[in-house]
Amino acid sequence: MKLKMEDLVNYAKNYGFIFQGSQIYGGLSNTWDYGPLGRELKENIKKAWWKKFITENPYNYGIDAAILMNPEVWVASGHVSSFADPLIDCKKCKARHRADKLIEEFTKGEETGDGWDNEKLEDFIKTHHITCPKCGGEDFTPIRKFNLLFETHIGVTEDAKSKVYLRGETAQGIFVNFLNVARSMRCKVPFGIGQIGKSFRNEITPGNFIFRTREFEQMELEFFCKPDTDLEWFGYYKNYCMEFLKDLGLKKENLRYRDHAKEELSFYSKATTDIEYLFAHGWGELWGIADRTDYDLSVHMKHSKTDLRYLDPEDNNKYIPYVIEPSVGLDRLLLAILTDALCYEKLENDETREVLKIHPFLAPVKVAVLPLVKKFHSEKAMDLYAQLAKEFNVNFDESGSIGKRYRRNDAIGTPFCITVDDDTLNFNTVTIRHRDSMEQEKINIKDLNTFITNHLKF
RNA sequence: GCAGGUGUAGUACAACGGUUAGUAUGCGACCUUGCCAAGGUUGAGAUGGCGGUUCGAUUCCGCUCACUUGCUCCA
Repeated sequence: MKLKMEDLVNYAKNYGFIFQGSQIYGGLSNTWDYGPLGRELKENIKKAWWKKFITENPYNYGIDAAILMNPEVWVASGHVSSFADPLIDCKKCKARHRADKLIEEFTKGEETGDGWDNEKLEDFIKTHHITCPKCGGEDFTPIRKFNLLFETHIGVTEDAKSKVYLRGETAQGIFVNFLNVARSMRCKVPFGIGQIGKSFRNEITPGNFIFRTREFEQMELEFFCKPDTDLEWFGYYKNYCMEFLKDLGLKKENLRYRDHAKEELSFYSKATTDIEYLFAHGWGELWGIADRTDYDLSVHMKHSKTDLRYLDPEDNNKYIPYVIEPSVGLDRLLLAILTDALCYEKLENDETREVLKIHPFLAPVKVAVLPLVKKFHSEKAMDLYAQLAKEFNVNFDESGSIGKRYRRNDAIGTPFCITVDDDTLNFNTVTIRHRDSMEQEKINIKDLNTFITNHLKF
């Protein structure tokens, strides 16, 4: 059975993963809040990424840069001009087009409209009688620019001088700290700088639950290498990212690579490959791996008038390193993980079991402590809860039948359920029940922490 | 932003221009049971918001908010 997005939204809401933002005020378009389990899951995904890309990797360092940056950063990076797409609407059929794309199509690529101002774009469309590709109409609205960067103001008075942007990507916080990190950590190329953090974009069309939102969290690595080695590292990270996704437990049939065609490459990129995932709404980009060349460091070097070249100690050559950027949306990854793990399993007695078959490392709750009979075993179970809660996120549940409590924990992906029964009181053993196989085994309480720890490894 | 569709308990569905808006499931309490969503008693819980028509609106109309499907954009 194919999982529908609707089911996923309900599931996420019911079990406390994700709620609609500002709900009691009627909501706010495309904002989502993470509930208790959602926060845990998100945190665990971050931990996994950080481990794989920063701590475990001998080349890479982590930072945490500010969301507010000097506006010049965004001028230099090209976001202020390039993210302001010149959009026009056909008055007849209401279709929206990009003015520069219309010109490019009309002239079959001879004119791209690059760098033209609005007036020139409009003039060209008018004088060449370019028609709406959808309905053939010739009557367009004036060009309106959509700046994808959010603006805000520093200081209590709103004036143009204090205008700043919320960052549109975490990458720039890394580029502007390139020298700081390289010097303080005594980095030798190749090396990478990664960070996890919120970014903001005024997307024209957000949607598909948390797939595309205006406020989102990125996990980005900028990997600096020698100019002629970029393709090698590009390939390396393509594999590295895919491997990571499979380690997280995503099914390989739901993952694929997609190379960007030359026409769709971003202004900064020489090559880009997406890792796509088969979401409930169809294939969608999960991870973008881009060869950003020396674009970013070059423009920052020029705009900031700071020498960002690297002095290679081997041959005393100075050069601007090339950058490979694997960038993944955390919210998207979380959505992929939920989509992949949530299943409805047919049991022998013809009932269905709702199970979140998630990697134990990611599971929001690691273990549930369940007294078999409330009035006999609750006290002992509370002691056990206290013991385990020092190390793990533990769920204590004494309401309903034991089977029901197993199912509740299956639904949120708890890998282990521990039942306290008479044997616990007499022999200090508990029954440990596995989520996926539903099998049980007896284990002594003193071995419990080690047992669980061993099964949570990533 | 444009064009369509949809808004009833946590969830899934019902009903109606007119008494107290039903049902299932979920949730809480109690009783009973004791290893895979058992049973009983009982409790709480909804017409997205604002306005209009009307004696009376959850139902009809307008606006708005949200969700959703397409289009342009993107991690």
